Amino acid sequence: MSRAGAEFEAFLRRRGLRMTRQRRAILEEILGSRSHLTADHLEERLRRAGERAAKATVYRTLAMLVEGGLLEAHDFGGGTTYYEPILDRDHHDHMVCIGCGRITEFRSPAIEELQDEQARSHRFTPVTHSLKIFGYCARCVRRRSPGTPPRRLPGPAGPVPASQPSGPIRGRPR
Amino acid sequence: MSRAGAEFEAFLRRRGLRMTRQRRAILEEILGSRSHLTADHLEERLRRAGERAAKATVYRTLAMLVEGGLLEAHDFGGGTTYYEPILDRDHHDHMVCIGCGRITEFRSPAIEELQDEQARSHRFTPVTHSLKIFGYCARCVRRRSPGTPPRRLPGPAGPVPASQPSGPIRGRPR
DNA sequence: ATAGTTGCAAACTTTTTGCAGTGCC
DNA sequence: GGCACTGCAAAAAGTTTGCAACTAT
Repeated sequence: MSRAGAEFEAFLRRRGLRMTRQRRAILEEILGSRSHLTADHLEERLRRAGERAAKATVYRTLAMLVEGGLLEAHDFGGGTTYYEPILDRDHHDHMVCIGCGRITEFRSPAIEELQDEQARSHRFTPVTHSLKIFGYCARCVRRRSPGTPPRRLPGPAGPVPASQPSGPIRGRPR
Repeated sequence: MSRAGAEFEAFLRRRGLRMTRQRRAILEEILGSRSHLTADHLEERLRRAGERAAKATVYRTLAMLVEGGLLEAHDFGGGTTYYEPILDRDHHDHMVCIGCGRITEFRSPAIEELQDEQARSHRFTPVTHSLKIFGYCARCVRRRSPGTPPRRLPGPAGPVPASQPSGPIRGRPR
C-alpha cells in the first residue's frame, strides 16, 4: 500500500473510523491524478474506473483527507474547490491564468520567510497561508494582446475586473 | 461629493449607466464603514440608515464598484465575499484569525517584489494577487493555548483542519 | 452485534437571473 | 420618452445534512 494509504488508515484508526471500499477508491484516484481535481471530477473518474461513490461520500472523504493532511483544498476563484495531494510534495503556491484557467505552481522560500516575519511582527501565529497570483500565462498574453475580453473564471464577485486600478499588483482575491 | 463618488459617476457615465439613489446609498455606506463588509451587512446597514436596496441591487452595484476599481472583493474562506474600499489606500494583504475571525492587514513591498519576480521568471503577466495568512491572533493564542477547538469559519471544505500537518506553514487555502 | 458508512434526496447558502414595473437623463 | 434600473421571486451551483439501509470490525 502506498505511503498515503497507510497514513490515511492510521488517521482513521486513530479516530475509530473505518477503511471502506469507497474511501480507498477515492484516495487512489486522487493520488493517481496529477493534481487539482474537483469533487465532480473525482466522482466521474471513479465511475470511469469502475468504482462508484455518491457525491456526498466524495465530499465527506475529501474533507477527511484534508483534515488528515493528505490533501490541500484550493479555491482558485471559480466557486469550486480543487483538491491536491500534498504528501511527499514541496509546499508551493499558484499562479492562475484568467485567460485559460491554467494553474502554474511556483515555490519561493524567500516569500515564506517574509510571511513568517510579518506574522511575527503582528504577534500572529500562522497556521497556513494561501498565495495566488492571477494574470495571464505566456500563451494567453501572446494570443490576446490586442485586447480580447477575459474569459469568465475566478472572482468571488464575478469576472475579473476590467479596469485594473493603479499601483502595484493589487490584491484582488478569489 | 467624495472623490469616490465622482470616480464612480465618471465610471457610470463612461458606460452610459445612471447614478441612482440606491447606487449612491450603497457607495456611501461602504465608504463610511471601516472595511470588510458583505453584501448582507450592507443591505442591513442600508436599512438601518433609512435607505433600502434589494439584495440583487446590492450585488449588482458591488460588482460595478469592483469593476470600477473602487472596491476590492475578498474571500476569507467562509464562503462569503467581503468588500473593501481601496481608493486612497495602500495595497495590503490579510491575516485571518481562525479563532475569532479578526482580520489584520499587513504590507510587505518585499513580498510584492518577490511575487513579480516569480511571475517574470514563469513568463506570467500578473494582474492581481491574493495573499492570506490563516492562523491565530495574539488574543486567541492566549485564550486557547490549552487546545480549544477552533471555531467554524473559513475553509472551502468546511472547518479548519484539526490536525495541521508538518512542514512549514503549508498553504492550505480558503 | 455494534457502531460507523453509504446513497439518495432534500436542505442550504450565497449569488445570479428573468421579468414587469419604475425612474433617470 | 427611451432605456437603464429596481425589486421580487425563481434559478443556479456547490456543498452539507437527515435518514434508512448497509457493512467493516
